[in-house]
Amino acid sequence: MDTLQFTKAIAHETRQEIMSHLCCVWLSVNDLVEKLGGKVNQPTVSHHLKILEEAGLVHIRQEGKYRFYTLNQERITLCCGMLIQTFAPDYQQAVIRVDDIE
Amino acid sequence: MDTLQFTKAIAHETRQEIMSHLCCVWLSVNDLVEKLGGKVNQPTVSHHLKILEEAGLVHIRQEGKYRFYTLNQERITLCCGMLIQTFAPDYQQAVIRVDDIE
DNA sequence: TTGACATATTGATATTTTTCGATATGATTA
DNA sequence: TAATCATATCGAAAAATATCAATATGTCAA
Repeated sequence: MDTLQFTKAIAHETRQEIMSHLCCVWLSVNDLVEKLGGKVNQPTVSHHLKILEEAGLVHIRQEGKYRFYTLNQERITLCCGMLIQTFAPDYQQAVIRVDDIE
Repeated sequence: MDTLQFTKAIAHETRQEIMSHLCCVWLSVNDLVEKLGGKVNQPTVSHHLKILEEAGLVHIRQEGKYRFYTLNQERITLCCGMLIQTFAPDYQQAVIRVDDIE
């Protein structure tokens, strides 16, 4: 788990779009292809999902012939914390689950 | 100031090395070339610095014929916060200056 | 089984990014 | 002013990444 893999994984317009669609939502690959509105085709979406998967940024649930993806928000938060620790050590962050305080 | 420019700016091994060297320290371009130990040459370092500059991630101070660079830690912290807000909204972060609490 | 559908993989091409040598710019000193 | 040094920019080549069409794999239902 390093900052380089994390940043490379998310440093792409289409992947960030995919991530937005997967935020708090489970979607299949074809759902995503549709949401992206013809911008890219199915193999390309699969390719991007794989990169996100390898970086640990998505949860995956297989259901029949479908694979559902959703964002791993905890991991994203951790990686961002790591970035701050590495490149902004004079700042300190506390990451708090909203659930824990409300 | 968007998440895409930020992530693209930092998603490169050499640039992350440069950022590490510039963390809490002011260095000239040639200082950096040396610190990188022959990995890349001066025009390449200048190129990477420009990308960091365009993303607002460095402070620059001209001193005679030298240009000194250092990391803009506050900006980095803000961008990471933006990432969390965008891609991990179920987590909430508080970013606190160490100076303010010690 | 077979057929149909969802997703992954492959291999080739296209695009983007990085890198370097050469050179330009800008500042300082002789 | 000329010479020197630090850094930036340019243009071409190299490397890395993204994209797509074709096809393989894997799952379900008939």
